[in-house]
Amino acid sequence: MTNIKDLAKMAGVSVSTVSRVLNNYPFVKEEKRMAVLKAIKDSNYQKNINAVHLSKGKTQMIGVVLPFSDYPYFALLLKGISKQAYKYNYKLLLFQTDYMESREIEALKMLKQKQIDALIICSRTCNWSTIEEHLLFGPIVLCENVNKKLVSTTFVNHYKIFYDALEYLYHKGHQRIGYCIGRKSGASSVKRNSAYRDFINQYNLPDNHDYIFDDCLEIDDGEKVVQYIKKMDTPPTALLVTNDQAAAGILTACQKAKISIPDELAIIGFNNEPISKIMNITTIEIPLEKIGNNLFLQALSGEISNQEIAVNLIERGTV
Amino acid sequence: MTNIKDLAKMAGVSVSTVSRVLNNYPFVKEEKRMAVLKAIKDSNYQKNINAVHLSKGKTQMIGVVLPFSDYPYFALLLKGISKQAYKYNYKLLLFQTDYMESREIEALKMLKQKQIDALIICSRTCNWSTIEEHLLFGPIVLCENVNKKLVSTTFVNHYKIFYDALEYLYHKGHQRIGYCIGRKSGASSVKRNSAYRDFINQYNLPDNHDYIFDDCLEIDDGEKVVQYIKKMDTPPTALLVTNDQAAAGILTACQKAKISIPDELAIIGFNNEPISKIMNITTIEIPLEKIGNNLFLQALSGEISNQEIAVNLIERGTV
DNA sequence: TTGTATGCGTTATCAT
DNA sequence: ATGATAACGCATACAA
Repeated sequence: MTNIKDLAKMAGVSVSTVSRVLNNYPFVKEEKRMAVLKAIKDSNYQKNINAVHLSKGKTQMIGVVLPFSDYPYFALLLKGISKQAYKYNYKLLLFQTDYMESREIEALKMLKQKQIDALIICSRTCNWSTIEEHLLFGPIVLCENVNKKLVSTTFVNHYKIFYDALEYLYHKGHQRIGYCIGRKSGASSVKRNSAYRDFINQYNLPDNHDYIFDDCLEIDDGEKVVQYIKKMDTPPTALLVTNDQAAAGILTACQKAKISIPDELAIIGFNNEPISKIMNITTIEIPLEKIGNNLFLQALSGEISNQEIAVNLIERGTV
Repeated sequence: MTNIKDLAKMAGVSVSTVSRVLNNYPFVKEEKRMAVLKAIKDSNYQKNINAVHLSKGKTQMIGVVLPFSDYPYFALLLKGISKQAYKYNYKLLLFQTDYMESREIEALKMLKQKQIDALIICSRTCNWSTIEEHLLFGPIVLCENVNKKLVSTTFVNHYKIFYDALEYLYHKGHQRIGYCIGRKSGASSVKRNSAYRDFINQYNLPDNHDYIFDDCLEIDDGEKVVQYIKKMDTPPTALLVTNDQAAAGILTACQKAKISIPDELAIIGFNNEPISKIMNITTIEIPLEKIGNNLFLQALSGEISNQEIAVNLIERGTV
């Protein structure tokens, strides 16, 4: 492998001049520039990017932490991030964590070790203090509303969205409303739960813990929810399902179980994933690709900002 | 930022000893090891990984080229790759290409520049010769059957699978069989087309170009296929649809259009994506996660091998 | 078991 | 406009 030293020798100039040519500096005599260019061509030279990284202390790489890449929610987020990354000539280093804290910490360590210039965490598992410790080493961007002012965030207001959706169902005549979430311990789940409790109290509705289902992450998870509901004496008449995959699974399971949608059970999904369109599921559109764009730009700029993104109810056939 | 030189000073040893401690070498006196460990702790030292990369000439990073990360086919492939990457302590650098050759070439360039130790191309757009030129710089692994012996590959036999599926439908009584593919120019599409033509000839069936639909990549694409079929005088009675997303879209559109499945139209999907299960779509299971595993291991080993992966017909309700 | 010296390939500073 | 030289931070061959 030839390096700039070799090029310098071949072209009869110094390494600095080679570097200048390589990086399109002005103030290089055309004659010498040509000589360098010729040497580059003759030697089939390729820059060793690791040397650049070391010298500059930057890598033009940004880390992306997400639990699963094969869930539409995260895939869409990633798509948005990718598009901006390409635009700004950054590369993405992927950390698929399966919600394991240790892997998230590994990503943070990469920031510390300067392998990445910034880190985007699409779904956090570790403590805030762990994040805080790593803030010194580069920008960290989160996809949730933390009320600390030390990190950039792009988020939706899970509390308000949930509360509004519950009221929407209430005004459609529903009194027994349940919901399905992914992880019980997730940051958004906590906010949704508090919205649910406030709603229940506000409208004086019965507080039935059986109406809350967790571990609803993918399409297959719908079946068990419907099985459970079928056995209930007073099942919910409406369900908020925090992703359209699970909503689709529930819808399909209901069709099999001859539960009429929306008459016997109303469903509101989340995200407006492609499946919700063809299955005609009423859903709350979260502009994930746009959020992804935002996350990247925040990671890139380094300046701290906190942006709330609006969502949009798409009324289709399941309410 | 403190470096090993600083540590050496703090611990009263040489940089090599520090390096030895850092990398768990034997033959370091416990006393000095402790001193170094203390210095590491006191200084909150972190290794600069870029220096390691430069010094070693390797990065423990492997590139992954795929057109879209939000299609289940590629997401599942990526999942398999990710799992192995984690296991072997490698990081993945993601290149989302949107099928643009220039981006694929950029990934190849990263190999040349030593930013990645190997490259996995999940779906190729560039010419073989372009691949060949970059083979000097590190292992390149493909997810298709090229009959060159210079790269590792993990693949399924698209020709045989397609031919077998066509015969399967034929023996179920179908004579007018069509198919839907993604990109007309993709490597697999070419093989599928030749299987189709051979099948048509073998069984003396009419060769109707209208039975071939391309640009069927996602769930939304089903609608236009059904619209088109509805207008045909002699529509196909069976359809091979090369991904379950499109198959699901077609199935749904048929339900709306009151086309009875499988009586009026039989459908075989591909990949056994989650959606095919809940929609009860007969599909050809391609073990994508397993293929992903394989691709990574091939990239890691550097030894060239070519492995065919078997597929599996899952008979459900659409044939 | 430990230390010295050199290499890895660039970029950046400074002098000319 | 150009060149010499010092970072950048670590690994490693070699000497001791």
